[in-house]
Amino acid sequence: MNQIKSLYQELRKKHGKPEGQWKLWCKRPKTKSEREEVIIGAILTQRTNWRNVELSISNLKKAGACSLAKISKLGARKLRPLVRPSGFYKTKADYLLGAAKFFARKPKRIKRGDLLGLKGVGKETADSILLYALDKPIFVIDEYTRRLVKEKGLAKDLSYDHLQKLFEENLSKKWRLYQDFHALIVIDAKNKK
DNA sequence: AACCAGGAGAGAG
DNA sequence: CTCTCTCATGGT
Repeated sequence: MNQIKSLYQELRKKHGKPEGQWKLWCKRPKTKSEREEVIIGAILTQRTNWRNVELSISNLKKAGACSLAKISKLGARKLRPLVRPSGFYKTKADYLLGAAKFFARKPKRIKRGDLLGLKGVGKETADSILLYALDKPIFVIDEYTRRLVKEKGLAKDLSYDHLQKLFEENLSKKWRLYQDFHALIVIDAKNKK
């Protein structure tokens, strides 16, 4: 067994299954609206803690607009105050509208490159959407992953692409495993503090 | 009351 | 390609 798999076993042993804490993101199967909530959350959580994202999601739900179609109809002016708690509310409102427009065309095969073409969607957000909303076996790399790899001395190159390759090449290509593993990394990081 | 929280775009060098 | 600045709120 390689070091990456061992790391997963270690985190699994320490924290159990992640769906206790990541109720939505590690849930399966997900309904269509749950998948959309993951997409919305993935964009809103950029450079913001999850608590504030939940406040925004809550606002959207109260406004009956926690879906991509509803968001489109809302428009920027009405959307901004709802997503304000998660910060960067003007830009994030635009990001959500862009994403909503993209998914409204119901693309059959959603490619990573298409997501990366959206404003406000970089590698981490694109991969989070692919993995957690669309169940694609793509490993998400974030600051927590980077810190953990550095701490464990598992790699010298900490760039996104290299770390993603490191995880994907050392694990069986299963989205359930990727979802749980990444969630456990975040849970573990937060647990340390 | 400074500092951080599950980034990404735009511009500069 | 690698910095650096900007976007901005809410909790501690």
